[in-house]
Order: sequence, then C-alpha cells, then structure tokens
Amino acid sequence: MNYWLLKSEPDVWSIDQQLKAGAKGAIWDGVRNYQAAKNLRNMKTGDLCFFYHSNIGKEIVGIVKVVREAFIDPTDKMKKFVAVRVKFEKKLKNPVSLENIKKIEQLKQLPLIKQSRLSVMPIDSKSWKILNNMGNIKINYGKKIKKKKN
DNA sequence: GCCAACGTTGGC
DNA sequence: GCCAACGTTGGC
Repeated sequence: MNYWLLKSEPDVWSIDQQLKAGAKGAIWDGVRNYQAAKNLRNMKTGDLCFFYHSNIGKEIVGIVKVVREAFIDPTDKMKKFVAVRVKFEKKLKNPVSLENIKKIEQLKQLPLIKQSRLSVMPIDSKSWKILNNMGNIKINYGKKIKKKKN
C-alpha cells in the first residue's frame, strides 16, 4: 500500500464536496503536469491519499481512498493525461496546517514543502504516520497557548 | 537543442 | 495582489 497527497483548491473541489460524492467517489481530473500524472499512474486501488486544501486553508483536511486506478482523463482532449477515482474516507480531527508541517524536521523533505507546485505527490509511510498523528491528536507546535481572559 | 518569453501555481 | 519557482511554448 502506498500513500499520497492530493492538492485541491477548496473553492474548486473541497473535502466537503468529496464527502457528498459518497461511496462511489469522484474523478480526480484536471492534472496537466507530467510528474503529477506519473504519480497518478502509480496509484493502486486501496491506496490512501491525504486531501490538502491549497490557497485557502493550506492544510491537510482529510483522507480519501483510491477506488479506480489511472485512466485517460475525460477532460483531456489530447488524451495524454490521466485521472483516478477517489472516495471520501475521513476528515482529520485537526487539520494539519502547512505551517505546522514545516515545523517538523522529518517532514521538511516532503515535496509539499520542497516542490510547492506539485499537486500529486507520494508520501512515505513514516511521514504518513506522523501526519496522521498530527491530524488526530491535538498538539501545541511551539505556539503560545492563548490564555483565557478573566 | 537552446533559451527567451510567457503562463500557472501557490505561498505569503 | 505580488512574486518566486516552475513548466511550457515556440522561434531560431
């Protein structure tokens, strides 16, 4: 099983829209970058992907599962690029922000940080675990805790 | 095949 | 809204 990260601008396609798409899932199309497309081609049914909101939010908000492996992107007239189908798996209890990811030494090597424009990327299993923990357990990442007034 | 010009993505 | 970092395109 391999792990991935998919980026989407939430005003174009968000985790909530993915949720509404239900068990059949939705096509992940529109990728027009060879490196990203190569990653799509390497996805296998059952692989898990983080769902990242770019631009607005800049955080990992959930997890989706690959339910159909790469096929010709129906929106690509040239028929050069591929799409996959993914279904909603879950939302993270605490979205993991880019800001916090950057604070973790082991995560600084991720393409998310190093290649900010790549929209489909592999996530090694160690990083996957770290990010999952960050998403499920509330941790204070070096920020001062806001004290309650009164 | 090189590279300048242009277009796009995405963080800030 | 700006701009850095990429990717792509097209003239040569």
